Amino acid sequence: MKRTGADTPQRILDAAERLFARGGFAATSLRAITAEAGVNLAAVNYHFRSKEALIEAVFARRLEPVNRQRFQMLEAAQARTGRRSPPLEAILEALAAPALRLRGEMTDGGVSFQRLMGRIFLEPGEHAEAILQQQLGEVAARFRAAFEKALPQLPPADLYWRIHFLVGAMAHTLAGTHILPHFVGDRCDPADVEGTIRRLVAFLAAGLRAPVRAAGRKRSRKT
Amino acid sequence: MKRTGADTPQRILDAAERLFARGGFAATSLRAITAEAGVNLAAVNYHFRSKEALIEAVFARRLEPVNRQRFQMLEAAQARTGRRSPPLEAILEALAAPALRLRGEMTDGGVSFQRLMGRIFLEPGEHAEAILQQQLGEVAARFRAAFEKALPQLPPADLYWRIHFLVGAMAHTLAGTHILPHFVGDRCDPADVEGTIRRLVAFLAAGLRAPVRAAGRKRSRKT
DNA sequence: GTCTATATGGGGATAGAC
DNA sequence: GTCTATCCCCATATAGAC
Repeated sequence: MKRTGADTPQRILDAAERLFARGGFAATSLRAITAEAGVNLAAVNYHFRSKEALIEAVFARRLEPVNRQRFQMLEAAQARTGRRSPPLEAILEALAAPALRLRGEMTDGGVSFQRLMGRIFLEPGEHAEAILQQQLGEVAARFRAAFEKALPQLPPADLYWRIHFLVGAMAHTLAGTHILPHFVGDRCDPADVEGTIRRLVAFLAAGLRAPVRAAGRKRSRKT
Repeated sequence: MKRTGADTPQRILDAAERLFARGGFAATSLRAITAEAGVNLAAVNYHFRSKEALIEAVFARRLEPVNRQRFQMLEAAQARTGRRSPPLEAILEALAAPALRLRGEMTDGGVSFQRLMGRIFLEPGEHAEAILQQQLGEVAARFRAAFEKALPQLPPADLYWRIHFLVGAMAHTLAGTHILPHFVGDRCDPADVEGTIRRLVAFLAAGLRAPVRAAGRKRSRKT
């Protein structure tokens, strides 16, 4: 323990990721993080400026490669179909797979960060929204455009709502908070990353393609 | 201000709901809650036992009527179809509408509580999971059974995952955290409760009905 | 870069007067 | 039921020795 090597920032990031995922940002103290990391309390404020800056660093470390891969997959899919839009499934896989595959690529950091990433969508507060906007703004813009092209007949309001539902399903899957817990392991396996991706993509593609109620006919709200 | 009437517990619940929704549980202090409510700090520990008990009370107050209504709507739909299963759309509406309609029924408590309810699904920690299990355990069990009956051909693992995605989309919609913020109000209106319900139900019904890849054919993971 | 020690403030909870 | 005052603990952040 307590190797004084130069990997202290790494160790802090790993511990912070793990504990933030378990307990949330506000409830996780720097003391707990430094204890878990086996480093001194003051090291956090030396290597990072503050707790808030540490949170941002935790996200940036993982999200930047994930987003690069998302864009690569999206562009590859677009290149395959030329001027036509790629199939919905390819767009959805480009969006979901890089994040979900984190689970397999790291010992346990992947799982922790997935929970974090899922949670940031529902986390309140200012820095959460800043991180979202800063790290995911371009992702949102480019994938929204891709969906719009793939579903040209869909009214903008419906497209927006469906993207909203899609984000919710993805975030919840990343977060890994399973209701019906007696089910997990019994009839389904969250560690089956590729199966999860396949099922998520199929579900979302069908939802995005759902028929739209004729625009003129407004429901009367009573029955 | 500071009316010493017997409605102090009410005032505390209202303030707590509002502030918890805005800032989360851990980051919201009892001092802030009592200040917002215009009551004394000690009143919280007098009327409720502790902060944790206050959180549970906040959820119980709204969730109990919502869940009653969910069961009523589910049973009404089942009564209409006799031994056959109700259409997916009716089940989904029974699950989603009572919660989403909270927005219209209260001045602003509805919006606050919706955010809370959406967030509890991703909130970490012990009491969050306890509340989830205790308040939503029966809801999960009965609606899962309804979905199972409505989709008898769906393998259990796929059914589980689809319910999981469904919960994520619902929670995110309740939480009301809109990505692509330049869209809201521009092309879509979160205050249109019935429109939101209609779109959510259509999206989820299509996702639940998505075709399942033939069981025997396992994808080789390499393209 | 790392550590000890501490400054400074805020948290939940309670005792006891009214 | 309500309030003041306070106990006791823990938080983030920093100063300054090593």
